[in-house]
Amino acid sequence: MTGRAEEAKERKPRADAQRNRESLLKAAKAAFTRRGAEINLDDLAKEAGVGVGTLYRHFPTRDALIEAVYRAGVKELADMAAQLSAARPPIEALREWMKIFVDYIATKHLIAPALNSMVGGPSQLYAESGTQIKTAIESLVARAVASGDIRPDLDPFDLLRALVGVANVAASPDWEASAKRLVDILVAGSRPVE
Amino acid sequence: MTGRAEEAKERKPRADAQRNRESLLKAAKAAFTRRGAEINLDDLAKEAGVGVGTLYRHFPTRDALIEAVYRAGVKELADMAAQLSAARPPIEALREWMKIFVDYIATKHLIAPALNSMVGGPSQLYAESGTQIKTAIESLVARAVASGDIRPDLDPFDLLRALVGVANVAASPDWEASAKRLVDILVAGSRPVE
DNA sequence: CTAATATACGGAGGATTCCTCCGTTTACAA
DNA sequence: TTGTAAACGGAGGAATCCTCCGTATATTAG
Repeated sequence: MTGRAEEAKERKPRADAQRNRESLLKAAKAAFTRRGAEINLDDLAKEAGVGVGTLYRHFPTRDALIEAVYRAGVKELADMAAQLSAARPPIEALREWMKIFVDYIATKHLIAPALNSMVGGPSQLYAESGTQIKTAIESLVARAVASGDIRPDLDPFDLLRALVGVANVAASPDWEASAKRLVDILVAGSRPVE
Repeated sequence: MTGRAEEAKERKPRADAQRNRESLLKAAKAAFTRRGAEINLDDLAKEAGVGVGTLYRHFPTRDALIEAVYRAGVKELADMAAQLSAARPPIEALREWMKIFVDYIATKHLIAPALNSMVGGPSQLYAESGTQIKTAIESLVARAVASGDIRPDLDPFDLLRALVGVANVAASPDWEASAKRLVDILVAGSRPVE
């Protein structure tokens, strides 16, 4: 018979759909970073080079779009950690990753309240992303400890908290540059005492 | 002549205007805390028991309203510090104030991105409020140091950063309770070594 | 390669929300 | 009490959101 595996006949997603989705995410991330969560969605569609209909098909609500950008950021961070670990000396991998994390915070901050106000979902969202990020920095720090570049008693989470805390306290235009300088200071301060 | 002091003939503000303004601020603070910065302003006016026209006269833009809520919060914090200093033992005044600060962050966080996206103004806004808050916690800590309850080498700003950082990292429903427990831990950890 | 068709596309326009404008009301000074 | 500056409310034009559907295109079977 020809009828085998009938219940699993999924097509693979169309290439143009995939392209448009990515184009929208990219434009949304840029727009959120620049102007916060209250961007004009009709304009966003235009910037991404698609129709509004396409935007709303991929992301039915503003919140869905925000969430997607957020998730993409977290995933990118996790992937980047693995990639840097493979390609760079431990201490440099950690340093680079922390700087990328600063970029991530820049978008996350602007959309955090929107995430918070989503009923039902946010805590799970945060829990999941928290785990991913925690795993990422833990493995980066572990490698740097193993190579002797970082003190063994350093809590990886302290680094995260320091970054996030500074991001909040200093809201000057110079914010990002200053946070990145702080990364260097933190890394230097985390070296073993001689 | 009767013409003296002519250039300073300001009426005092009408009582109803004052009342409506406060009613709007109160409703706005509640709404921001509950649902973030994207509240429906027509509804907000209704909740405050005034017409939309009144709302827009007092706060011409959404941002103006957000800023007013923010400023009111900062002022309240500064006043509260003085009040607690007068009424309570140093260490308890500090502890209480930090817990009130946590409440304050709960609103501030929801509107922070909106504050950030105001062009031109935000850094000045933050700078001013930063000074007020810094002064408040500095004097609270100074008193507690003088009374011997807190280590002299403690940087008051570390306490603020810790609070703000935790507020970001932990976004669970339990968030506020957890932040307040942290206050107790911070205070305990700031005591002098024996 | 061609045809068949599921899938995605764009954007017009109805629904919603924002905010201006002005005729009416009210608090204050004399 | 009366005059008047100040404030009030809310109708409705402007701006934004988002649904709906006729058209276009990628994919697959033959």
